[in-house]
Amino acid sequence: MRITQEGDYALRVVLYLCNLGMGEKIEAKHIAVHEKIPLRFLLKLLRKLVHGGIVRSFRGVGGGYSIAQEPKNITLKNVIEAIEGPIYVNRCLYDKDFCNLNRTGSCDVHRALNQVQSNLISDLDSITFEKIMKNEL
Amino acid sequence: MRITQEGDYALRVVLYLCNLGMGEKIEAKHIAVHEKIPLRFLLKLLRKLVHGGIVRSFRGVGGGYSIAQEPKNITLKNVIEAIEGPIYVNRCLYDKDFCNLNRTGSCDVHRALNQVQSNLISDLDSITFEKIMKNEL
DNA sequence: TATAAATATACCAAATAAGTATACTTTTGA
DNA sequence: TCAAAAGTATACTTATTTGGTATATTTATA
Repeated sequence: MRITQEGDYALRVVLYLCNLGMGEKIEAKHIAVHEKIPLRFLLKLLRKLVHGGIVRSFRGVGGGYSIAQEPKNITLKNVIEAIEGPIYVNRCLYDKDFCNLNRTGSCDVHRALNQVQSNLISDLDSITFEKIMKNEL
Repeated sequence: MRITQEGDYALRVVLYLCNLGMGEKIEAKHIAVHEKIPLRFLLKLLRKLVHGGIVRSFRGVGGGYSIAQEPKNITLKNVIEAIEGPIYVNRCLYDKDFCNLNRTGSCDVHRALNQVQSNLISDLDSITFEKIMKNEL
């Protein structure tokens, strides 16, 4: 039931860029130092955030990264999904072929987990970076 | 944000034993066949459930396993914790030394995740096997 | 007391996550 | 116009976790 180290890094990077402000860009190496993230790993992670539309990148001399959306429109769910893909508590709930009992849909355990998962996802989606910045938790 | 395969197996095993009824015991190999779990792996997993007080074991000829508590007193959280240990969304929230920024307690991201985690845990703890059996979800 | 069960411990293999390396493209500005 | 400073793409390596197996031992019953 954990987010990965990469997901954790990503949340901190997004918060950092949010605090920097919408139009402001900054080079990856500064983020790496500030957040203590290995530079290469950070670059890879930033690309996922760019693909996810959460971060903008600027190439060339004087390039860097900036936040792509207003903090009120970015949620924990958005960031975690950009990094780790779809959120699911149990693989059965994502890949129907996975259940080795072929009980998908009728399995009582998975029905219960599905409920937990729904709550978790909506919870993650309710926490925006604006709330995090303003400490409105 | 996932439970492990072992955790999934365990939930099914506990449900199976619940359905069997409190006093009824059954050998591991029957559970293995019924739930399609590798026997050796199941045995290891059952020991964790025994240590967790969720399942009772009976050694010797005619031995086996039975549920140790009433289904209304066993929750998803109980089983998952017996198998996987304490539930935490982010390692920072469990091992304070882990945060590579030493921001524990003051880190905004982790404060947000802590909230998600609390909700998740209380959600898992609210679903008992009685509810699962009666389909009261 | 032989046998059928669980237990303990250690080991191995597969999958995933974390981190690194190399080569390339884009942009800017002297 | 081209050198340098940024990001991009892809592939690789290493570490950690998870899933599964093996061997030897203990316990309880018929």
